[in-house]
Amino acid sequence: MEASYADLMDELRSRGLRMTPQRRAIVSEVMRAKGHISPTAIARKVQGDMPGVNASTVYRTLTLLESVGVLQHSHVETGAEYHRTDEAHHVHLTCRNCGQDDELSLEEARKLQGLIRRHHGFVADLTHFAITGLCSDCAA
Amino acid sequence: MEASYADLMDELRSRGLRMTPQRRAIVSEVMRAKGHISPTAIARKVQGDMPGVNASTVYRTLTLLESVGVLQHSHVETGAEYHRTDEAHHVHLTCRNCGQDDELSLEEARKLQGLIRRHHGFVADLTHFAITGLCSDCAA
DNA sequence: GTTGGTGCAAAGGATTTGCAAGGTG
DNA sequence: CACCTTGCAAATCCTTTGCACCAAC
Repeated sequence: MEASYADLMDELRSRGLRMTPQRRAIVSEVMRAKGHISPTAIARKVQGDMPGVNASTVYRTLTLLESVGVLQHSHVETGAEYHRTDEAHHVHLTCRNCGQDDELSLEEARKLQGLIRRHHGFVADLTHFAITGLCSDCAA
Repeated sequence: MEASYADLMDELRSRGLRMTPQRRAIVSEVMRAKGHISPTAIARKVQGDMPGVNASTVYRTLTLLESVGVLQHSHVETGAEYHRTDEAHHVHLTCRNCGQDDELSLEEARKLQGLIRRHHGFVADLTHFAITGLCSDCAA
């Protein structure tokens, strides 16, 4: 379940794709993020370690890695954010007042998904979009 | 509950703001949309009826009307969309495969909200972000 | 050596801002 | 006639694309 560099390289190689230092740096940055991170943030960080890496390379790489299945993007108030696919079970709960970011557990997400499915046959992916609202502190 | 032009004008006037023809046209366009509509789409449509209206006016007006409480925006896959506040109870279910757009009823939304609240004290606004997934046809 | 990848520069598209002119109350 | 609003143009931001050069396997 845990995607390693070796697995990733195999995956890319089997598709005739290459593992370049830029890709290594980008993947490493997303992995290190332990959560979600925006394309521009990735670009900034990667360029910190490895000056000269172009933003277009970052975008192209993110798109590629998403199509390969290693990464996935989701939407929060400020825009798109990427995370490793392994961590896709996180449902973001963002407080619109204080900005605090909480998460739903996988079980809770499943429960919600079940409810939606029962009434509409719709299989929801609650991880793709964040959920806004007010956290317990701000709602009080 | 139903926001009329008269109400809107009162609201604006009470804040020392003005009801200009541009604002009238923009509000009218969003109202007519009977659902959600993007800023660029509004700009295009308004400019159809009333050539010369600048996109910046559209953006400024949408922001203003949202702060006044008449409109609200939400996020779908393609970006931000505005709708009248009265229609904020729609939870979007968008199929990522066929693009079909369904909705959750108010009761269902409340049920989900209740579940989230019980476990986190988090008061979710499920209308702000769409929910993606697979519709019954595409999930089969 | 092939073929895919990268950097660079330019193009796009959406949204914001400064400012002087214009319109509303 | 104040003061809010608008149009215009320019400036940002973020993201995409074309293309020649470079590098991975």
